[in-house]
Amino acid sequence: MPEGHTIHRLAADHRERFEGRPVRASSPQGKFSDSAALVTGQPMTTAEAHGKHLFLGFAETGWIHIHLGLFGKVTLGTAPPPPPTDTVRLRLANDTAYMDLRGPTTCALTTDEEKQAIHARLGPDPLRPDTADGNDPDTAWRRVSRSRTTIAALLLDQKVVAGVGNVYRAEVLFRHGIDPYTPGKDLTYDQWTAIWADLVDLMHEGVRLNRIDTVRPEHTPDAMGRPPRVDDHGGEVYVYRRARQACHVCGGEIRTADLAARNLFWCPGCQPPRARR
DNA sequence: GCGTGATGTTGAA
DNA sequence: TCAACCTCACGCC
Repeated sequence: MPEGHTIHRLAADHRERFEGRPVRASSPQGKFSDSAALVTGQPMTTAEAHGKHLFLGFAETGWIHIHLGLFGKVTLGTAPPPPPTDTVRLRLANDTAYMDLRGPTTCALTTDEEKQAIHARLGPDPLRPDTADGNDPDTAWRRVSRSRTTIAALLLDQKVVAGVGNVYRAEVLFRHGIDPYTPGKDLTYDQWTAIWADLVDLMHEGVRLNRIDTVRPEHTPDAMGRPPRVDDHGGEVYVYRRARQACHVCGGEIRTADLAARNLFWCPGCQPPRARR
């Protein structure tokens, strides 16, 4: 589930349900019990996302810092909550809503200084509006344009861009016809700013729909005269997890490879080596 | 029931 | 480069 769009959506969902209202916190699984006791009774002051990090604000105890990792999941629902299962790390509840957090990489009380340090080591986030603070494509370009690392690896590096995950990486490179193995320094500035602008659009759409859709209208099943895709992870995509299937655009075979322990997907026909535009 | 893999990150070697 | 961490859904028996 979790790329940046999921986390920003969760921040908005938490503001809507919990902001300004006293919350009851508990940790049925136990690992967050002491902290939950401290948080109980306080109102949530705000909820904020940077990349894949979620911060829930509480005036007295500081922030609850949450990172879902690969497996983490949040369930939101209306009160009353069901009996908690023993994998729930954190449950928040008020009179109208509850949230259950399972399997996170991180769930910890965090000071303002610690939170600042996290912001400082994250790159610009296409979903954050504060361009005045260097949250812009040029900040990322400084790293990308100097790096011999492949653009596929750079896009997953949270110091370069915060919030992009394996799906957005594969899809945005496809949409721009860029070979994933292109070194960052071989990209043109125009290619990079186009990728960034596209990430801003795609990820905002991801927040809105709560899923990843990347296929342009002219390539949808309807427009291409092909049967609708039956998909197990939500959105309509060009290449992600479509290894050995036919490309929606050129009909060629989608390829997959290991890159830095993650699955990479691309279409060699649409993303030829050293593609430049 | 068991084995596998997954939209992620860290820290040791 | 690799293991470790955390959970759950799926395919196959």
